[in-house]
Amino acid sequence: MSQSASLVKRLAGPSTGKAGLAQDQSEINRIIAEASKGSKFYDREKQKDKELTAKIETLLAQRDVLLARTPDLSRIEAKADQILLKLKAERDLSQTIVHFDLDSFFASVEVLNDPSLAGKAFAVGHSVISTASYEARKFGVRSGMATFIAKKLCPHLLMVDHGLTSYSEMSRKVMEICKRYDPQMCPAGCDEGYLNITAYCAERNISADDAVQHLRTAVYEETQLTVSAGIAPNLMLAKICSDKNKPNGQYHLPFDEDAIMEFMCDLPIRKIPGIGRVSERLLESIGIKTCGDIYARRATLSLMDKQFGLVYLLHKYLGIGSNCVEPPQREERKSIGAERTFAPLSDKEKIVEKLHEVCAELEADMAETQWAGRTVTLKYKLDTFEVHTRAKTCDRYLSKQEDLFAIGYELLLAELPMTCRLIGIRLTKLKDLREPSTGIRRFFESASEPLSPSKKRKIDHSVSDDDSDEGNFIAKPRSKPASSTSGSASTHPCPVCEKQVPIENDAFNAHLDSCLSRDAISQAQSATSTTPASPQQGSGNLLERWANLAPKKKTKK
DNA sequence: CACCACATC
DNA sequence: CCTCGATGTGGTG
Repeated sequence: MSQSASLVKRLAGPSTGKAGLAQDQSEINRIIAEASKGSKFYDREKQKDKELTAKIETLLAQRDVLLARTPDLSRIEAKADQILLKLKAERDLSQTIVHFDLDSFFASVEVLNDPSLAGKAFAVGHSVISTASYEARKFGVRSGMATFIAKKLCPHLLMVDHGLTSYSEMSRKVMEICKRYDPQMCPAGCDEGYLNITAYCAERNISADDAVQHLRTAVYEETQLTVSAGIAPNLMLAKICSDKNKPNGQYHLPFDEDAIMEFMCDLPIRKIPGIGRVSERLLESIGIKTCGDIYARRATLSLMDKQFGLVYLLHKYLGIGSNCVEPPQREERKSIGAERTFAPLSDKEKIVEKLHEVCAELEADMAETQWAGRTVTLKYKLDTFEVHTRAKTCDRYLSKQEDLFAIGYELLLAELPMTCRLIGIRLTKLKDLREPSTGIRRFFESASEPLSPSKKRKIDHSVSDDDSDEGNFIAKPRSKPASSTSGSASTHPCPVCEKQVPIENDAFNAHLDSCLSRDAISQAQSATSTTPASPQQGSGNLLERWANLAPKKKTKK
């Protein structure tokens, strides 16, 4: 049974769709599958693939039933068309949005630190690759890939540890430069962000292309880093566009409905932020591979709105999305956690010790960020790579290591014996110790902010008033960034995690070190360990989810 | 509320 | 040490 094509693809990793390496992608996939075989990781992936395949069968069976009982498809399509008309009416081409993205950020910084790396196939990371140089990418090496697999693809691959270098410093510099083009700049991780350059261009009477070219030149001259950028009427499109001419290039999507429709038409749905591997397969199962297929299959999607989210997808098909760029607002953190991966352990004492470490880490983090929480969630990953979570909610807010450990231990005991490779503790239902009175604080916040003057539109995926029968809805978009301001007078946002950190040098530097030390495995981002911070993505942007959504709407009438 | 799946950098 | 870590959203029961 040959491992299904889907499994091979899954093993190839999440960031496979990149252009550039095309040709021997199948050979690369073969090597990856070959190297993975027999490992527990592989077994787990195989199982997940199987589960998904089963889910798809169910889905198709449902679809068939629905189609069979729906004699008049044209009527369903007409309804979808009506929604499309309504959505088109909300298209807003008035704002010029830019998404900028540093090219292989970590790797580029490493080259600056060690010029001898220039032109070589190397990757930043430990057991997992954070970022691969473009030379390494030619061999199929990608971020998120296990190092031993990468070595199979590229035997002479050089591994560079990240850490000593200051990614945050470079990130901060770049962000500062970008802010010149839009003070409301919204960072989305340490190597990318969004800008609304409408005003910038208008005031100087220059084209968006020139402004972005100017920005990219400034970044290069001041940091020696190259950036790619996308220019489009909304965040979603801008993000997709920044990838178009990726290393060191920019792409400007014409601000014209027809051009946008043409652009979307053949765009693989996987390119849409929010559509990952699983969603891609589910959609593919009903014949949707490109955004244009969304239209072709609108009847099916309409019938299976709950499973797919019709309106959400129609927005994508139309290339419509939020065009609102705002800096991260108040801290709206939902959870704080810490976790650690280690060689599989079966010994209770050893596992408990790990739990202890993680609790200590979390306590330090919470103290630093001034949070407390009521729900403790224990997370563990078995040596089979299966992940489980167990949670318990308390009456009072916790933040002390002893308390965290006590609850975590209780939750853990119920699971033993087991052999695990990761233990994590997370707190949710948070309370901000810094701002005791949320109500008051929000009051001041809103009072001091001029209610956004130029309000751009944040797309609401729900079809507003719907008319007819069951309205279909999609998940709601949300946008909220996080973190950031709020600090007391003597704090400053950390350039990496954006958390407020006491400004005194020692504390600030210590925080930076800890913040950078962990880092990133994946690409860059995140704040790390102990410090949490900005949810990047999830935040400021669009990320809407469609998975299953849909509340049923109602309201009507 | 507990748990899970998915997504992103 | 060995296929990450941190965080968010939303669905399900």
